[in-house]
Amino acid sequence: MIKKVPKFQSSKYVWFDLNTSPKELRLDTLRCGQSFRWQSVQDHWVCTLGEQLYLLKESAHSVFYGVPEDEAKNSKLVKHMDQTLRDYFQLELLSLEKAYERWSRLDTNFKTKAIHFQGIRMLRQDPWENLICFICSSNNNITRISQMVHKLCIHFGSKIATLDDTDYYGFPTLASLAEEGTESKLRQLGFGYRAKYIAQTAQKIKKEHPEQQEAWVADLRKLSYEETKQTLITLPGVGPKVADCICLMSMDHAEAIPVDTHVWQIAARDYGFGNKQNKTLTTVLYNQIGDHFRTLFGEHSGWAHSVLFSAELKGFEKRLALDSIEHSIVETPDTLDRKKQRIK
DNA sequence: CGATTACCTGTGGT
DNA sequence: AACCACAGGTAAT
Repeated sequence: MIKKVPKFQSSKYVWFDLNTSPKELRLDTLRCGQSFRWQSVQDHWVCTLGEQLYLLKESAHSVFYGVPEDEAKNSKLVKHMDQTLRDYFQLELLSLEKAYERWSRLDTNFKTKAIHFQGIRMLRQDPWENLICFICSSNNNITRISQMVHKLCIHFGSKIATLDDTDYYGFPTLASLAEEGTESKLRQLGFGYRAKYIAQTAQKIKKEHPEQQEAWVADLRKLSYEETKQTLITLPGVGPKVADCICLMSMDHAEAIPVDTHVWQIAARDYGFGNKQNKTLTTVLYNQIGDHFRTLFGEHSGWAHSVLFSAELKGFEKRLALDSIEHSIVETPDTLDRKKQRIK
């Protein structure tokens, strides 16, 4: 008996050009703590968006998306995928290259960091998915958050495609997470105290907005930044920081500045916000830090903040060190190699 | 309003 | 090998 699941071979893909450039978009964007769902498979990236599996890869000049060979002539599908990705990466919203230039003029610290982190855009994520994923993120590390989100999809989502013997699932619906038993199931899966938050948030929205459910979350896009943030905070497991993440990453509020432990560290170390040691991040301080970056960077300040944040991430600090060696002219090839070895 | 504490779990460092 | 700090915080007191 053969399973009737579409089986794709990575070699049998036709690659379409998203027609962008590294200064506008680099796929590092997929691993800098915005989405926890993209998987890095060999030289490309895989994730489901909506009901469709997306494969991405980048060259030195642009980004490409893969369409199964037997569907590549379905121009309606290709057009839909193209449109979905342009919206997801917000390619039409602003020129990142020009924004980087502006932020670099305004702030020398940004300029220093940005050289090593080109093409980091803000993704425009699905609001419901974004909400649940960032409830998972509280007091947690990116590795485990990614594993948890993956488990959410496997255990509560539906299978969308199989590629090279790996199954890919969509993000679970609100209804599926609002079901009885979700909390204990999530507890068993290692979600800890976030299990209750997820179950309660799903149940609360289902109960208060039975006709809309996920659409209710998406419709928050119609509200102002402050209204959206305050509404989100009423949900279990959503505080100021998580609410700001959602405002920035899926609610079109580019002025939202999530202040987490890293951003606080940056503010304290590079922007004169005193010493992080022996101090608590009060509501007032949280807002002061946000206001500082909003004033400093102006339009789309949340995007600039995200570049600084990326430079702070564990997985990226190595590259920053490597890059700074590469760019240094005084190094002889010999000492250059030795320094690289030391970093690895 | 500010400060403190409990809350789950896995990982990486000593 | 056991131990400990920490991770994109939130809620309760």
